[in-house]
Amino acid sequence: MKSYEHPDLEGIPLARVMQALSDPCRLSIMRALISNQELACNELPVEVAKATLNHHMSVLREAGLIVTRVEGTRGMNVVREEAFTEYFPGLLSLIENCD
Amino acid sequence: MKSYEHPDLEGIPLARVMQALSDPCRLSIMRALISNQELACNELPVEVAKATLNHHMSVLREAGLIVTRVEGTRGMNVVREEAFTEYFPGLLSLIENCD
DNA sequence: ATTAATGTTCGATAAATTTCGAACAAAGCG
DNA sequence: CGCTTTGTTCGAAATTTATCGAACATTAAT
Repeated sequence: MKSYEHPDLEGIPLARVMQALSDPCRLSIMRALISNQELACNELPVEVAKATLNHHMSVLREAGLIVTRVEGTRGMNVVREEAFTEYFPGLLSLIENCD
Repeated sequence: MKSYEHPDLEGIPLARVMQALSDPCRLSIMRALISNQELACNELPVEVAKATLNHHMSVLREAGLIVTRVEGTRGMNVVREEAFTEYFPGLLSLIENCD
């Protein structure tokens, strides 16, 4: 499997983060990761084709919101903590609690 | 001048709010309104055509983020307070402080 | 009544986004 | 080694978004 790139959080504008979170599917993914600590793409609560899911995960990863590590044939995903604690405080509880 | 419609905040999903804030131009507008309490479209710090600005203001209004009232030939805009205090707490300081 | 200021509406165009199927790649297992 | 599982990459199609100029509407000012 390919290994994943994770961007420097410094360079990520708020608009980009907002953009990543502007899709209901991606919000669901974030909420699942917030509750479950670590999930394979496989185990995420979405009903889209593999290619589509892959796209959504890329968007979230490139916005600095998740971290993915390789484990065998699977990609395991977690919330990227520093993004929420250091760079975008308040955002995580917004995702958790709103709507 | 036409009078403006403001949606019920109940029905606005977080994804929609995020979408509205996913554009740098609209983020600038929000920041200007946060600092200056009330501004005509005219006075906003953006460099786009009138039609484009009008579009951006509609997006923000329909996402429940601003309130516009008519004054003469002008539309005066303010931040929609309840949106941030009651529905999306933490969002305002995110816009203010991040990036 | 003209003119100026301000904003709206209407296409039109260009760009970005979402979505998918199909073909591929790599790891693990029988 | 073949097969399964999991994810990636590559187009392609459909949808949404951003942007603008031009024509219009409304209010205010001269």
